[in-house]
Amino acid sequence: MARKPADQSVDREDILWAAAEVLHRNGYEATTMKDIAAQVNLTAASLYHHFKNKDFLLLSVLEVGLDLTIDKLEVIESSDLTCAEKLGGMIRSHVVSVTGNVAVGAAMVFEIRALLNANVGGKNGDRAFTAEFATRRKRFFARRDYFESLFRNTVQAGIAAGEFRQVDAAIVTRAMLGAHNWVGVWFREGGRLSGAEVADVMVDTWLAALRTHRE
Amino acid sequence: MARKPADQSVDREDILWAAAEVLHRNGYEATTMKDIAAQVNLTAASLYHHFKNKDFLLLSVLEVGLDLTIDKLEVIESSDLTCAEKLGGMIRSHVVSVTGNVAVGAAMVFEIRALLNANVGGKNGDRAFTAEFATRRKRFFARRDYFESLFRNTVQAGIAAGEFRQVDAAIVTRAMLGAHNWVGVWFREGGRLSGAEVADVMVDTWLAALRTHRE
DNA sequence: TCTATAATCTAATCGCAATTTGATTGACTT
DNA sequence: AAGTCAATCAAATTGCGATTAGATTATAGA
Repeated sequence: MARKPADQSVDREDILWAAAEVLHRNGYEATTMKDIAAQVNLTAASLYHHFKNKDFLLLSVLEVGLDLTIDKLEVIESSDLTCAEKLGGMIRSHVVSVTGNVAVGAAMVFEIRALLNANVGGKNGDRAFTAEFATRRKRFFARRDYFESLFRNTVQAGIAAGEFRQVDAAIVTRAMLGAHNWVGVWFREGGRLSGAEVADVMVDTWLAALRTHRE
Repeated sequence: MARKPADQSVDREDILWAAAEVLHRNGYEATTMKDIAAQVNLTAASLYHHFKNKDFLLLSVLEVGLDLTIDKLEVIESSDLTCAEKLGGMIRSHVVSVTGNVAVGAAMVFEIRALLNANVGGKNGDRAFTAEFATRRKRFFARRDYFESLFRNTVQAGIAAGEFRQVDAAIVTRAMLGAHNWVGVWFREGGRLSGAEVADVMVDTWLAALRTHRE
């Protein structure tokens, strides 16, 4: 391979996490390539060796965050637990993800608009770039819908199975995701509750909201 | 007073709503003064006649949105309804506000980070400006905490009154607000449900999550 | 009608941020 | 020891966006 000085063993992964963190602090537009570079002791120019441009960098951060979470949810979905147990596991998993890496969690939520606005129809010349970007972005949003469907389907299944009350699954699911996402905004490591504890509260709350019977 | 051509009867208020709308679409950093100006058929320069600068404009938008919502909540709080009824009313009121003016609602949520980052310690010379800004910003955040406390106190009171289960009021309140705020992200006028209908689902969901007994 | 001033505009400034270009610098291979 | 490629950097480019300066226009009131 090649270089990688002891003090600058920075790879694509490192940059992604660093970017997620800065993004969390400032938001996409307010974050400069220099900010991100500084986080890993590089210059802005160096980032272009790892990512085509700022938009691709953002997209990569979002992709990683989403994939990580989806992986965990799929394991739960394909288990043979009751719907209530599954949903509880999913909620816990999602909340823990968000609290465990607030940066990614928040980016997930707040930078999507930036992704939408991102250059594509823009003036930028290189057609190949924008074409690839458009494709990846589209795939990202599809994954995002899939992510949401994992929750919604479980709610729906629970209703069908009589475990949950008759509710508007689509709306309740979004309420749920909104609540979880918001955790990324206020949660602070070292606060009154740990991420797992917050997750427990969420699980309890949502199951109480949905369950047909109360024990 | 003065001028105000028929076709350009734009006042401070108009600019605020326009700004909220553009902000909702693009986010603070991605929104240019020109964008906002265009929305009301003015040039960017003209905006400076009404607002000191971009930061003050954002702050003003947020202030208006918050005050509007708080006003409605206070009426409910000082009524003599049961805690459950009060909370239901507050939830409905908040959600309807958000769906009724997605722009303000979303700005409320998403641009707060921009407000935090906003120049204050900056290089900008004018001490008077920054001092006033710092003060107003501080007051804004205090109002914001107050807003949250209106919900939290009601939950707390409900628990004390035995109407609600024993839950972590602080966390549940934030979960609730997160769910409501998120509505501003996905809600679209003309969708399957009206704002009032979404609000109803929310009320039902949260009361189910909190109530001690189920009817 | 004349005057003061609100509300606008056009035309600069000024600085910053993304991105490009053209070297370097090591490390790994041979 | 030479060659090659990955990983960096410094410096230049470019364009855009906030903000300012200096008119201009329209109204309300004297």
